[in-house]
Amino acid sequence: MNKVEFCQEDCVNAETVLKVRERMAATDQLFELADLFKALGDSTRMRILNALLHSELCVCDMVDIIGMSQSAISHQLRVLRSAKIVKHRKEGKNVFYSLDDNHIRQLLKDGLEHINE
Amino acid sequence: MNKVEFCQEDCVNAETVLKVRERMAATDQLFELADLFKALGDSTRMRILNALLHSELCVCDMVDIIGMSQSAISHQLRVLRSAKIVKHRKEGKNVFYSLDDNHIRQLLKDGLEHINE
DNA sequence: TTAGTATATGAGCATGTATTCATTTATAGA
DNA sequence: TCTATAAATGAATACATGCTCATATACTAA
Repeated sequence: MNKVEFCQEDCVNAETVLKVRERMAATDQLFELADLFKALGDSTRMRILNALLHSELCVCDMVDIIGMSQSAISHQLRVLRSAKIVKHRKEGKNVFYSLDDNHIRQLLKDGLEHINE
Repeated sequence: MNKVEFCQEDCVNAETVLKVRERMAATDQLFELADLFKALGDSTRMRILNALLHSELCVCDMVDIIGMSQSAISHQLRVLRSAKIVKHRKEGKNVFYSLDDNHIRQLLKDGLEHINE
């Protein structure tokens, strides 16, 4: 579990480890980053985002496009909202969703580039 | 669950829905993309990746840096490997890991930009 | 070959998550 | 005000995931 069991002196590269330790981002920021990717890491949410890439949509539109229950879509939209991946505006009975900012577009684009190579 | 229960004609914007449907990416590609983000969406793996951002590292180094069991690290490295996020090379008894390509760096960078605004 | 070390892996368990179902809230129109 | 509709939400459940523990594998050196 630690150095007593594993990673004797001859294994760990002390110098490299020290250097990396110094340069590591703040832990809470890494947790936040993981949470962002976690919110992107579900196929239903990914399909929702892919739809929103092309147009602002109300919940009903998404139910139609994705082909899942209104409840399921709403639950997933809540995840996307609390991760600040989408924003929403109300118009009468409808709620329209759209991507929060261009970083999201960029993330999806980079992701696609990665898997297509 | 579907149009019978929700989303009457006066709700769904048929034209928009049609347009979005046409432009949607292939479903299997969206599943792949979700899997990529899922692999990035864990704080242990994120800390591993953040460490690898600065240097190639062997498993022992990571155990030391992250402060988790060798088994836990190995299990997470397997996830990162099968998502093609990291690559590895063997050198004697050690296995050295590094980021697979620059898209990964870009993804982490974009993610950080998004949460820091 | 034997012992020791670095890494990987399978089983088990506890926790997290996605969906469904039932219900509630907010809004619009009659 | 009453009814209908769009969306949100809580509870329940089935499934996925991360960790630990024990063990296996791969390699090195004696």
